[in-house]
Amino acid sequence: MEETETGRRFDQLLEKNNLKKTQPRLSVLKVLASRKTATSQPALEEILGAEIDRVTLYRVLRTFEEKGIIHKVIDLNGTANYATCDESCTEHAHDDRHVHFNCTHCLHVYCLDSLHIPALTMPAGFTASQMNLIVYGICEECNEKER
Amino acid sequence: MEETETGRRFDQLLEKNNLKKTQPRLSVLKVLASRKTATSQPALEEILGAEIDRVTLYRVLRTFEEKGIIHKVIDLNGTANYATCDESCTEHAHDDRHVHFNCTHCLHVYCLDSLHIPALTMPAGFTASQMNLIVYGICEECNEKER
DNA sequence: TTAAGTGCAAAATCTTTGCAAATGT
DNA sequence: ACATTTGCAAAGATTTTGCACTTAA
Repeated sequence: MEETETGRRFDQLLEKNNLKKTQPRLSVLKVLASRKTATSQPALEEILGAEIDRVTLYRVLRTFEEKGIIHKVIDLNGTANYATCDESCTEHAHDDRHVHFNCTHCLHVYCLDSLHIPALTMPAGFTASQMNLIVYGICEECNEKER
Repeated sequence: MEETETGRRFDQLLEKNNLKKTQPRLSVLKVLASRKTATSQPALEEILGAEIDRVTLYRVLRTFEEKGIIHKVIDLNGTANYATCDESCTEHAHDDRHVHFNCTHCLHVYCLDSLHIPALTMPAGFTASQMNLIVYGICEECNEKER
């Protein structure tokens, strides 16, 4: 097993959540951590190829999401995209105040961690517990190419 | 064909979009307009029952969405929920500045037309064209019942 | 009359479930 | 050793496609 910095970080992450360090789980973590945009299940499947069974991938993603290791962003087409969570995410307080950006050109989903969702006043009777703001538009890379 | 106020409104809506006034389309419009929360495809299927074929329902929803007659809100489970758009929605400028509320108890999706999405400054290079803010929590009705 | 729209059957996708074999601790 | 996790096969669910029939204009 590799002894890299990130390798050890993944081990700790799994350990902390009472999950065994298995090859499929480490592969998924590696891919997600290496990408700056959220990744869809189909894309993960393509990247990981034969390395991991499709059913296992579904299960790994579900487990990770339940544990708060990753979070899901729904894109334009209703497809789930996954990204690793920052430290503040746990099983119970999750994914709060996140802003996401979905490029309508390359379809990538970015986590804009620097942007917070502004406070909102709910109509009488409604209690907010969580919110998700997704912005659609053209991302940096696609804007570059256009120039 | 009925001569009600809303009936005539639906006729105009379809006419304006070069769509024929067919029974399935009118049924879908009637259901969506009569509900104060956005409605999922499965729910529509159940409500409309044998009145309309499942495949036709898929096609009607797609057509309506393309024309800007309805818009789609993705809920907690990634399921699409549909609601009629207000007048400002057209095929090209669509669904802007809408706030949606998804009750985690009854799962209903509300369009909070009175709430606007606050302005946001995008990171350099990113161009926003549209945004969608979805708030999760407990809705008015469910809060009432709890008391 | 005729282009648009529907309904059925069937294909293609996507997701979950059951269970025996493999794996991490 | 033993509970967890995987991989395969197969079931279930969801969505799309093809095509002949029907309907609104």
